[in-house]
Amino acid sequence: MPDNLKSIIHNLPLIVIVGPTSSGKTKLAIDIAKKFNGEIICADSRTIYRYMDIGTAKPSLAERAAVPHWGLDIVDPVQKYSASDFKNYANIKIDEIRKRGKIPFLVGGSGLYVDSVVLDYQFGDEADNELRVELEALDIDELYKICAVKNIKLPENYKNKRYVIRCIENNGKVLNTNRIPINNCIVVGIATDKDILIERIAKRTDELMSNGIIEESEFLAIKFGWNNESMKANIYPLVKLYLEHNITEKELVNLNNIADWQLAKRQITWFKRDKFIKWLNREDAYKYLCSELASSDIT
RNA sequence: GCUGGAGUCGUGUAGUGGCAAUCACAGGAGACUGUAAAUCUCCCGCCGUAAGGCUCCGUAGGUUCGAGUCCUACCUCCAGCA
Repeated sequence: MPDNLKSIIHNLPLIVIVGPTSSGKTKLAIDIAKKFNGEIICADSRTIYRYMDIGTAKPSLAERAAVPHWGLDIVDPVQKYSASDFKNYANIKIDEIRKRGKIPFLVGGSGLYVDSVVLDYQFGDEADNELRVELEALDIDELYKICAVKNIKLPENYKNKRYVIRCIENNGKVLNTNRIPINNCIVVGIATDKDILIERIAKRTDELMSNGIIEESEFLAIKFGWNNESMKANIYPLVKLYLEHNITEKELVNLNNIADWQLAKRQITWFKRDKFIKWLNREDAYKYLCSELASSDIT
């Protein structure tokens, strides 16, 4: 590869689009990626699962035909997948896309996944499954004792058992937690008014229902069971309650709307601390990205 | 209309003579580098940054040193009977 081509490829920016659920990330990304010859990597901890198409509101086949999508259907719902796995995967895809001379788009609402790439997280030690099972059986005071004995500093979230366990797994290793984004990336957040977002969430729940979320859940339950991590999130546990006649269809819809709004709030809280995100409404985000890409002289 | 039961935070509840507001949900703020659509923390009657202050158990009386709790009447709701 000639040097000038190498440098052009190296200069292809990474476009990052974040925002809460239902804010319209996918549509915006597809619109821009189509226009500027991009490919999309979904930074979404749920759409990585095969067969969970309706419940995770995965991009449709038509959307995937319009622009290549990565990060979908990577593992079965029973398989483990970590933020570290995602970071490695996404970086490989970013390189591949650039080598094709195309622009990589990192799009999603899983803050940890996005930041693992954008902030180049250096993860600690991988979890040891057997040790984790042992630690999970202990109560939190016993975990504190282990930390004391091993001289492990408790995390800021010391009341959260999962984080204390992670500290022990990590042997108290202090991680470099800089908050400086990697070079050559443009990070846009889609800002949406609360009322509008709540409305769109409700609309999307209705779509899940009419798209056959009940049938999809039944299929997943038969194939993988209800008792795995991926089936304990999303609308799926609510569908389980509905199928067991503990809630009505109306309650299912209402509870899912509430859960999605709570998720959106957590996502917004997460992204708030990333000061490098440029928050714009959908129209302005579109204009901004178009002008950035047009001026970067890559087409 | 009669008989019974019930009325406590935005909602559902706990409290059955001794500082009302327990628990849960909803709501708000936040944390979170290998589970992250996960998990966790704090706030949550009103005023106040806080210390603290003020209010408050359907309404009005009564009994009592003391009433959300007991009594009377009324109002509302829910059952049952007409």
